[in-house]
Amino acid sequence: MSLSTKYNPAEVEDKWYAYWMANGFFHATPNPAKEAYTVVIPPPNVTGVLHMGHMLNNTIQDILVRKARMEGKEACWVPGTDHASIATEAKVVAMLREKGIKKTDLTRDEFLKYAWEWKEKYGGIILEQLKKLGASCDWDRTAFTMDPAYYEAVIDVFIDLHKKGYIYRGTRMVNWDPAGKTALSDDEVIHREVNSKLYYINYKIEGEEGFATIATTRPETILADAAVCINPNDIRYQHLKGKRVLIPLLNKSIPIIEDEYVTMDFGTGCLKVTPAHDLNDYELGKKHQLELIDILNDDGSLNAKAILYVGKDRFAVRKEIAKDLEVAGQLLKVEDYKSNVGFSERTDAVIEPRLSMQWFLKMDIITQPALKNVMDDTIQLLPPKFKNTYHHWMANVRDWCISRQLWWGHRIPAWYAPNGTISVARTREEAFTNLKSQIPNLKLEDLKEDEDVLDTWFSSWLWPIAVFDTTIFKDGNKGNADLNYFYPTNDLVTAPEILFFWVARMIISGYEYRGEQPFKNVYLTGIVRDKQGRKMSKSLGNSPNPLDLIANFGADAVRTGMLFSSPAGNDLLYDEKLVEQGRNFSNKIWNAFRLVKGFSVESIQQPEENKITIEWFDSKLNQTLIELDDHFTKFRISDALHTVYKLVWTDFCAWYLEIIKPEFGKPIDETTYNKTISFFETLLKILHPFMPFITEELWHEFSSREEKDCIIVASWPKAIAFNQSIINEAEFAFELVTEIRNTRNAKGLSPKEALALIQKSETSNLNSFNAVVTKLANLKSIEKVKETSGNGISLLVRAIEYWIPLEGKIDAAKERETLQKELEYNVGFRDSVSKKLSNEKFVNSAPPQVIEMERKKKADAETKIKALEESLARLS
RNA sequence: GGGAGCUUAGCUCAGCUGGUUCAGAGCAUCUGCCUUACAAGCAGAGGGUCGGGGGUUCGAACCCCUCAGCUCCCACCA
Repeated sequence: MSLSTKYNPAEVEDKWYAYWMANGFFHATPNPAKEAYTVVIPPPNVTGVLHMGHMLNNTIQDILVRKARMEGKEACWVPGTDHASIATEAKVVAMLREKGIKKTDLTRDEFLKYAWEWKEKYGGIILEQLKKLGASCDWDRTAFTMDPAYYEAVIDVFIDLHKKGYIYRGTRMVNWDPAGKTALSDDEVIHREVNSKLYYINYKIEGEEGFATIATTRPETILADAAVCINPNDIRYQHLKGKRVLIPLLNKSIPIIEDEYVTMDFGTGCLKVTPAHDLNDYELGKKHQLELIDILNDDGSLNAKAILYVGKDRFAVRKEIAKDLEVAGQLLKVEDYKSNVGFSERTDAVIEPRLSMQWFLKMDIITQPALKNVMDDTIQLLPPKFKNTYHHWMANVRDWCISRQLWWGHRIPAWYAPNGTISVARTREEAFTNLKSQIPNLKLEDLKEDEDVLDTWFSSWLWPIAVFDTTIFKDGNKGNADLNYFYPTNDLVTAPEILFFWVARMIISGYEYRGEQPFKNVYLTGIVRDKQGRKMSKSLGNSPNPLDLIANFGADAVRTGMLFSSPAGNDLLYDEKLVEQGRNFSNKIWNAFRLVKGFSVESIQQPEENKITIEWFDSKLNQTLIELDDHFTKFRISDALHTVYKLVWTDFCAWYLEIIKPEFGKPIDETTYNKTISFFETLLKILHPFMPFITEELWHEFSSREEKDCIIVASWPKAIAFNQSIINEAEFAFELVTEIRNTRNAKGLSPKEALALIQKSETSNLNSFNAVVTKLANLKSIEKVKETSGNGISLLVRAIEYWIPLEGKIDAAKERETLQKELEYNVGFRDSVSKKLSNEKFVNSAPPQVIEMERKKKADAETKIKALEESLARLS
């Protein structure tokens, strides 16, 4: 045989991917005769590269899609990328910096030109990488959130929501990222506990001796203080009421105000109030009409309003001011303190609460259907524990800050007249038309366009709709054929990290614009970690390169490797061993193929053992198909793989093939051969969603096929009735075989030496498998005999006793010891069961089948005891 | 500070409504095999008081209470 003993994935994978593409198998079109099955890819960042998380995520999607396709559905998996506003802009800025170009030196248009060039060059690399994995996406539908039509859709949505009164502009305390120089939504801020210091600072009371001592973690902000606040009920500070204090260093006079907001037992009970740099202080400031003193520039440095330290960074000032306060004798003490600090998700800069004018989306009304339909399982989250999390977020959601001070993204369609009047419109001309009636002397060129872009998620929340139809957001459109056929989509597979960012918002927009759920099931994958449980990251260098893995082990191996250990919602601890196991599995399948391919077929009599084995495997296969289906319905993809793995390796290779395999050099009968091929093809089909490449390869190796006769479009096997009793009989026979093999091992008998087997019981359902046992255990005979004599080994399989005569080949003493131990165990077991059965309460309350079971256990134990005693007697 | 989840073999996890899927799987380990499909393999074997304690029940890995330890999500008291 010329075929290599090792399967070589590199030789076949590209070939079949190209073949599938050429035949248009991935492409889906509305087909009323077929049920639609739709998945939209979570669009990766356009400049991203494939990492292990994508591998897991997309493998699962591909499995679902391929299975649906084989089930005869019109399977449509839409790929695409997200423009990823802040992430991409940061990359472009970094790239420009390397070239010595500063973003601030460029105009918006110049910058965008660079950004698009960057996108053309690096954008979509990740999609090419997905092809290596075998992803069967409909590439004709590849979408990008800044495609011209998609862009327009986003603008349409903004205009529409503004018209509906959901979008408004307002001054709010927002999360400011001083590195990205942009506002962020609450969800883009990550809070981490950090070790900081609590500074106790003395404020001199104006016009008299004495101090008010405040505690703060941010001493630099005293320059922006507008008041010091005490709790009116605080007996310690009654003397401060109505007084004023002086800000240290500045010697600026500020009032002491009273508010019950101040916690008396925290810090000193005196709170400095800095309305411009703290959300709570802002609210307090509004209530007491305090001055807003904003001392920070957008990059986090101090501005002229600070008077001191102007131009220096906030963190430098923190150190400096502490020193200066100490010198001035106004720093009472410094304590170590753990506090929660917000960081930017993208730039990791410390977030600055900052007052600014931003655009917001009102969330209270628009979220209602999204909350309801997840709570009542119209949309199902998997695993269901995420329902709670979702509910909490949705019920407490605050208005969404949707403007970002960036250039890469969808520019906010708002136009400002010189007098400050705003018009939201698609174009300058439209805005001009809107405004000129109100403003008599307005000129077109007077209008100033909003400089900001929209939050990335404000475009990707339309994904399941916009990938099919970008015109639906205009008034009166009913949706095109694609949208009406493919929407709502079926399953969404994504990471829990973006449950709120993306999933929740897609649900919101889905109901707003289609009045319907965007998908039925949301499968939330775990995070891929290394085997020590650490998150994979570039800096740790603990993430393998997916493409290297595919090159080394094959895509099928990587896919199965990822799934061997990946229950829904749990993290996956990645270990290269898993991929090796996947590769070994490919190899096993390959070698099973080599065996079958090498059979020489003749029309000879079918051996008895083959006949029954075929019957058995037929039942086993159908039983497994039912189990497999159950796993798939419940999205237990990893369990489904394990089920197929076991069926192929253990049942088919280790048992079935070993039984039907003819002796070396002998031919196989035609009936068995045909049946075997048919079984093998069925196995390939159920393997195909997991291992698309090797299965397609072997599908074509077994027979020459028409061009379009590919396994990717072969029909998924339907389970039919199976015979449970033949499965039970086979299990019994296999157990017996294992016992005999075990005996051989234990006694050091050669596998080549044929043994005689004596069955000591009349009642056995084994008979139909006698030929199978004879072959697998290498027996010369199986006889039914009541009494035996001489030395030998006794075997007990489910209380049925067997005997292997081994005159002169066993160590009687050792054997006796083994039997004695076994006997003691069984006596103990019988006694405990007897005790249970004589317990009246048990007999009265347990269901009959349980009692029956216990009786059988007792009877079996007694049979075993009898057999063991007899064996012992024979030995002496 | 609030909420959710987890703890079962050396490792990763199943165990779906308390009783034949009840103590399981895969990997790893050990023993013996280069047996004509496969050493990336074959044939076997060992290994667990189901985190600790208490309770309910005829019966608990599973239900209740309690303690301990991990993880995640949400939350801007200086």
